[in-house]
Amino acid sequence: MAGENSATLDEAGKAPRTDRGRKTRRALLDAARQEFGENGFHAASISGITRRAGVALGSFYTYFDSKEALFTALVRDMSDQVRDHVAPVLRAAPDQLAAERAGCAAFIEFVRTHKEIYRIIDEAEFVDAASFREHYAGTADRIAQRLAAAGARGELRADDAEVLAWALMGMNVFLGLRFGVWGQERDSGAVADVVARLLARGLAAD
Amino acid sequence: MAGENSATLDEAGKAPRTDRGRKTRRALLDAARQEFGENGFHAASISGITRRAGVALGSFYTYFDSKEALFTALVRDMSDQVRDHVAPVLRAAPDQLAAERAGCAAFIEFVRTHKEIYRIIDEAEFVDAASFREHYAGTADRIAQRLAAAGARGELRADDAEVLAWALMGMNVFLGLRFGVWGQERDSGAVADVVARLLARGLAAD
DNA sequence: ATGAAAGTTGAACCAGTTTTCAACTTTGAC
DNA sequence: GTCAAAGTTGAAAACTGGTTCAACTTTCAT
Repeated sequence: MAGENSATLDEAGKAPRTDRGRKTRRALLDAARQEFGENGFHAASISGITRRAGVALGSFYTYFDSKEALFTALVRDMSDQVRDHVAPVLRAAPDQLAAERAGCAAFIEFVRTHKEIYRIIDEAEFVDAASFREHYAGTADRIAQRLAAAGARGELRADDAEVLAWALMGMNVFLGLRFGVWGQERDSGAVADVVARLLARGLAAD
Repeated sequence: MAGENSATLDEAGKAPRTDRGRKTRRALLDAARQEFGENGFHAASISGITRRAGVALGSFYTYFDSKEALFTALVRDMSDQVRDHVAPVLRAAPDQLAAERAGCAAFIEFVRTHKEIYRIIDEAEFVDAASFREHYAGTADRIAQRLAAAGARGELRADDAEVLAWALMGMNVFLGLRFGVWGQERDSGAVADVVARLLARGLAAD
């Protein structure tokens, strides 16, 4: 399940055939994550990436068809990573509200240790719209799924799961940006608690 | 209040001095809105913008120092427009929950008639980080302000206004993207109703 | 040990930009 | 009506960075 991109790689006919090749490809991906994260897609340069990776410029094209292709691979990689980081936390929660709370906190934590994620996934909106869509549509789907299931169990009010999924996802993304990337002055658990109260009771005075 | 960029313009020493000049500048801004909206910042070209505006390439530099400077002006312009479009709707609402519901619907409507807004404001994260920050921090501030005021009036539960503001803003932005830009299959009022129920009662089963 | 496949190298090529500039036209104050 | 300031023009300079390629080195199955 985790990190299944091999299919797409093979198609490109650029998959490494030896250990040495796999190492070089990995080095390029890691360098790209840094370079794109620091400079954004356009300001990042392939020569910067190869320099960082310690390989020659031309070697880049042994593994990727273009700068865009590399970026696409990276978006997929990051998308998988967030999913795999949050999923077990969701599963471990005793009920759905607790799951949403824990998911929010885990996401903020993830963002704090992977600040590049916004520069990579969000920039995909402009560089590679299909990957961007795939990431967010996929994430929303999973959220909607679990909301609907909890609704069917009678644990949550049955309401429009798709709309709610996009709402929850938007909340998390913006809270991650503000309290994960821009500032760390708050405890991620405390932020998630505010969200949990909103989800439990709404905003209205009692 | 609406559209006060003159200060920044004057600083650049590029403000038009005649009617003719003001018209040309306006034409460039409008053309840029289309061009950036369709192609994104990097794919858009200055020659494309001047062609669209019906002026010579060189004239561009009479009004803007660079492609970036034009983009910054545009972000400010769009940011002001959303604010000015949603503000009266918020004021007209009888109570805070109604205001949030109406604000959500109005935002989705705005997005539907100005799809370029995401390509412009969101791309600022990568092109002009300061403008991006200013837009979202400013918006969140206004939301936090009204939540805090409603809390003080006893109309809403008093909780962390800043965190809630970012949560609400994130919801609206993502709902606008999904149901304003990507698809219009739902009524904006119906989407806002789901949000309103969430804000009124939360997600828990009764 | 050998040779074919895999991988590496970086200079050079190239297409596309942004930006400059000096000659020219229009405007508007006096 | 005059003239200085404002505005316009588009060709060309200056730059930028992605991509190609042919020579070279390493790997590994036989």
